[in-house]
Amino acid sequence: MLPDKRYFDSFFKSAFTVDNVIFGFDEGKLKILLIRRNEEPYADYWALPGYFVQQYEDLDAAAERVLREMTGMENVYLEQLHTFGTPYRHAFGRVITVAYYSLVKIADFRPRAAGVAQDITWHLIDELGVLAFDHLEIVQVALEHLKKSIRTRPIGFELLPPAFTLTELQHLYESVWGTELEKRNFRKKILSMDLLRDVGKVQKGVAHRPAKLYRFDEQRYRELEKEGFNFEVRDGGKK
Amino acid sequence: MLPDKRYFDSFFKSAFTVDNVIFGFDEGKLKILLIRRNEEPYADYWALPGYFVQQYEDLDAAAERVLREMTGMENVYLEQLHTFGTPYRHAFGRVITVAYYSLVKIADFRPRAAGVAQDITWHLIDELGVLAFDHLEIVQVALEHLKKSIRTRPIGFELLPPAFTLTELQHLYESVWGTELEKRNFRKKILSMDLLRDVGKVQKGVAHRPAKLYRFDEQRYRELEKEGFNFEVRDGGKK
DNA sequence: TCAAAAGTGTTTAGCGTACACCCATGC
DNA sequence: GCATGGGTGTACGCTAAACACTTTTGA
Repeated sequence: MLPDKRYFDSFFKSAFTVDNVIFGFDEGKLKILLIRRNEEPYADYWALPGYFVQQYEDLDAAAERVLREMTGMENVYLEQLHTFGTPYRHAFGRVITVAYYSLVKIADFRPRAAGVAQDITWHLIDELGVLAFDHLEIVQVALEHLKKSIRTRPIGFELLPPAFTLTELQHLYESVWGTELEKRNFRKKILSMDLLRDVGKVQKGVAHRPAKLYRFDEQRYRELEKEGFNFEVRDGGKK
Repeated sequence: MLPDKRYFDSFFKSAFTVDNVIFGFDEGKLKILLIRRNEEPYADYWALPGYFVQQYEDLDAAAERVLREMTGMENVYLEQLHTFGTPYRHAFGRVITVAYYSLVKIADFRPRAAGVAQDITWHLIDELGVLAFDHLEIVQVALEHLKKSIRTRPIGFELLPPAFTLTELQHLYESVWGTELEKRNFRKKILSMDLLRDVGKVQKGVAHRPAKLYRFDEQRYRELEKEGFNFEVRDGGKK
């Protein structure tokens, strides 16, 4: 039984794209990076930075390339999230999109619009309005994923500057989960994990007692992980 | 700036498939369902039940259809797992595959090979040998996913018959995790969740004290979930 | 001296862990 | 009556949870 290659041709008429959900945290708020499209379909709409994958390009590599070409951002660690394939989600034909997401320190990058992007900015996660394609749904899936994974993996630190205060860390969790946490218990839990190092500095220019700055000890985390340690922060809920 | 539709044509030359990782549990062992292909590429190789998605077919629907057509299995709850898109993973052109997975009760189905499948059987998860395409990698990703999610979601019950003993449940966890659990603590933990109902029957025909049979109370789980209950079984490790 | 956030200690209750023995059945 | 797995109780230690006051700084 030899294959008839022509029979298969009918399947080779689709395209796929990658779309990147880039989370940042700034001024105590969770944000995502959006571009404004200058191309149909959805010209002038805000959208996730994403574009077509080339015919023999690896998916992960495509996500990196597209992000770099549209935003100028390099060395962003992208993780695959989910694939969206509703039949008529793109006006030009069958296009499925593989969504990726990443957590970045906003201060590390100065995104500049290029390619299909005429504009680019950080948007508050809860003020997105209408987005191109099914990108709002993609953002929602990414946010749900973030809520879960920030609980059991020490990924929140990727959103914070290299040195941060415990209150900033707490606000990050509160912002992602939309809840309030009890200060003493949060600090006790975090510090008891032995993953933060006092960098010996304090906040400057605040009109109150300045907070100590900490850094995340990634090497220590890797050691603990090998020993079977499980990172976990609970939404203990306040009251 | 109007789009030039012809410019985009170069992107519309790819295909995608769905591949299903179907887990079952039988004779105390974790298994997956494989078919033997009768079509190139990889004719005569064992493979996951999967095939091309039609041009305007929804991905989730395609996974269901393909599974039904190849195995006769209906009403299988499939969940999307991950998308695999290494450039030259398929000899006929660019094909990315969206992998789905499911947990089923082996006794509920009697799979029969059809379509591109010349044969179909359950395989022990740790005796798979060589599989078609990158299907071994897909199975590994699915297994890792199962190990994690069985811990925090009550999905193990989907692999067991409607009435099961606590020891069967424990063996299921041990088989998936490859560890041993402490009997008393496991039972205490499981029963304390108030999710199992004694069905009032016992095992028959065993050469020892017969074990009570339980069923999973799904309705109760939904209630608890709403109240913020988090299912969790730990790999307490024995000794 | 006031406002504003940082920082800390203690008590309580529940849960994970470790561990050893009796029970019911088939053969 | 013996082999086989089913089934249970308890003590200990840790940690999550709840809660209020003092400290440090800038304005």
